[in-house]
Amino acid sequence: MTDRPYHHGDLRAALLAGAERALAARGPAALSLRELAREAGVSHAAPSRHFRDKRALLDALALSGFERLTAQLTAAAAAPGDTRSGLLAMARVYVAFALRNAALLDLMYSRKHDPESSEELTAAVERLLDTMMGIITEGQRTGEIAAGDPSVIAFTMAATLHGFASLNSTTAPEEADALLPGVIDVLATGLLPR
Amino acid sequence: MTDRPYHHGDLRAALLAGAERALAARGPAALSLRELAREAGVSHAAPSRHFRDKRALLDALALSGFERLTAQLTAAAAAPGDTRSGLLAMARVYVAFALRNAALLDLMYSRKHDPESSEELTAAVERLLDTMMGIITEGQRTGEIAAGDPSVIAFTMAATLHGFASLNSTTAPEEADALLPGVIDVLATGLLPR
DNA sequence: CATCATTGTTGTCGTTGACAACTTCGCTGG
DNA sequence: CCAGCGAAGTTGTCAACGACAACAATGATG
Repeated sequence: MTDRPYHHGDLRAALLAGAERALAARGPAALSLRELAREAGVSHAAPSRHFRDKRALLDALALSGFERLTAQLTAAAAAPGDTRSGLLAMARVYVAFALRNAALLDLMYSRKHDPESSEELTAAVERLLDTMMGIITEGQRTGEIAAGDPSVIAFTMAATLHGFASLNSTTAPEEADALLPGVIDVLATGLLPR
Repeated sequence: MTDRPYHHGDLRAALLAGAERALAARGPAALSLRELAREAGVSHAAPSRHFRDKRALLDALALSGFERLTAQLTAAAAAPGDTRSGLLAMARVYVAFALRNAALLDLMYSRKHDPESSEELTAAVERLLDTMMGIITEGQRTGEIAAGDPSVIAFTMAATLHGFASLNSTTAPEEADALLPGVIDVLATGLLPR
């Protein structure tokens, strides 16, 4: 049974995966390095070879979250169709990710306001915003999006999506999905009468 | 020096105040009940008389944050002026609070996706949304806000504000302040060309 | 003024994160 | 081919923490 080799093989990945599972299941406070080590079948000090700190592990987890989310958003933006449907697709991706990984998304942004957070994280946020800006500038080119500083427009969209996801973190996914088109519509047409 | 009376007087409030200070200064992970007790000059088990749990303290802190924020928003909404300026005033209040109490705001919403979070917290969020809905229905009445389900519109606005604050949690306050009017403008006029 | 709930105290337990010192493994250069 | 070295994992330890239990002081109530 325990003919497990001395070396784990890929402990780092195993720890990250376990951490993500534990995070989703029992929240960030319940995350213990020792428990992750036990789950992975290694001794309590083994994780220190891969993550200097508990915080280093959390940062790595947050970073991987940003990478996956940005990749999914990029894919959604690249899908064929007009800008409006691209926007909705991105919104769905963002919100689906947020609902499926509520605790992780929370972690991703909460690491950010730590004054000594790694700059890799802020760079990851930049990349995410850039991805959103891509579809905005494209829409402006085809005349489907109003003129204006694309970075401000993209930022507004990102803010709305993120806020939507944040505010919906408890509600059921289908409920959020039903609400999303209405919110996107308000965002698209604006608060003011037309 | 230590002629401190046996009874503290208002330990509960002292603990909350200390927790908020520590939260802002050193982040949520560094928050220790024992340390708060030391700061308040009581023994390490005294806090348990007022908060069953560490979580109970955090919940109470989050709740107080919601109460203060909602009160400030209500005041901003009640100020004289047209709807547009009221909107901007609320936005400023929300963002100012978020930047000044980044960690607290984070706590306020992160308690929410805990499955067993107190329902008092979700009720507090409801009240906040209701406050925002007030100014929307008022604007619709005067024709300054487009027709549509006011709860969806208010939700969109809340999402945008919250997302803006979240995404801006690291940047300098003046920078966020400079960005805010542009974002509000995009929100007001919409993504689509007019 | 006796009583008793409230508030605070001391003592303890199991768990945790961090660190130090040691061991096993596998790769690489001679 | 193998010596040795660095990477990866191990055991042991420490101070701090949250939770709990048993006890003590306080002051309000009847």
